[in-house]
Amino acid sequence: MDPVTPKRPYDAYEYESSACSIARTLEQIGDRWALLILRDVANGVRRFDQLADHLGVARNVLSRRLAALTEFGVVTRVAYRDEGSRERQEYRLTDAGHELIPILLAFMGWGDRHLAGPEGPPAYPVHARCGAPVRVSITCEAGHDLGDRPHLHLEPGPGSRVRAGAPGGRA
Amino acid sequence: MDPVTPKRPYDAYEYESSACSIARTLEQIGDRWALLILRDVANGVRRFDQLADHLGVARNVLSRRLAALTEFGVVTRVAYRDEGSRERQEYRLTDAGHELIPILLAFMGWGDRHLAGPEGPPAYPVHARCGAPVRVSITCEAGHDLGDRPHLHLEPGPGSRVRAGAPGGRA
DNA sequence: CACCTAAGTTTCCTCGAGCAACCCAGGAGG
DNA sequence: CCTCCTGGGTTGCTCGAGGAAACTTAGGTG
Repeated sequence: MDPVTPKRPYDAYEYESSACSIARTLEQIGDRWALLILRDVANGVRRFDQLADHLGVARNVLSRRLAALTEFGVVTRVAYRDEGSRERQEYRLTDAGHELIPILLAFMGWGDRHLAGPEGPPAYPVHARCGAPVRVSITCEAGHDLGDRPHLHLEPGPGSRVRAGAPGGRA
Repeated sequence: MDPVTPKRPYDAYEYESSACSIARTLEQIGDRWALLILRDVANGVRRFDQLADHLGVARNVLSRRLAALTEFGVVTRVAYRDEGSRERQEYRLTDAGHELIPILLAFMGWGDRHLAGPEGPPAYPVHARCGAPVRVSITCEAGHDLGDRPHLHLEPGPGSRVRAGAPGGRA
């Protein structure tokens, strides 16, 4: 970098967007429809027409998104056959897709707390096995629950490309 | 539901998109840049030019998003003054914005597990107080940890508008 | 007094999302 | 056999969001 003009006046750790797991994940499922599609698929809405109908999304957009989600390995096409019909495909979450559920729950939790009307949240998730309500929590390995507004630091990991002058950076 | 033409062959609960906390939250922070802006603001990148530079986002888009995020109450403008400069504004998370951090962590966790290169994750979050690594967990009120691929059901909440054959079908 | 900088705002252009209308494969059914 | 129907898409058009860069504003500095 040019030593004369320090274009980056702040000395925080600076992770490249491309080297950020949030940015990478958003590239795959960060568009307007992907998470809603995944919500529906997770919720048992698995067929093309059902999804198009329920989401109100244009069919070509849905088609593209499903193809992309399939390519990324978060959903997969499964053949089914209704009696008296030919074989068709439906969409299901893969294991990797199932691991996106915490993201959906985090969104749902925030919306429930900040955007629900006076009647309360529109739905709440429960543990499939025991039926008890479920929530997202942030915990550290020392066993602390960090609550709803966790205070964190970000440490550079092995895959980081830090570009800062001082190791230690901002506090 | 019309008995002759069951247009909706699946009998899962069907929540209106508009009555879904995920959809509502996505309307506020679900665009391509909002979460990355929030990530940076949470990480100490608070000034307009820093954000524009770091994110590589067009300045007009950044301006609009920051205005929207401010209006939604997840960030707030705070005056600051560098010596020898006039007073300027920077952006910080509000309490509601702070509560979005679990969403960011959920994204980060998934990206770390599924999109990190061979070197490993680019960064990892630690508890600001004790320094121990932090993770998102899904737990139910009965005390079970549901793990990375939680199995859930969705129960209609007080604010739901269920549209099934049951009472109060959708309008 | 000319120039610098942070923080936007305006202008113009491009590109992709959204929509609607069309296509296609294969049973049903007459 | 020929036609219809239905799920699952693909094709062409439009308009608004995103991007690049120039312009603006307001105070500080040599």
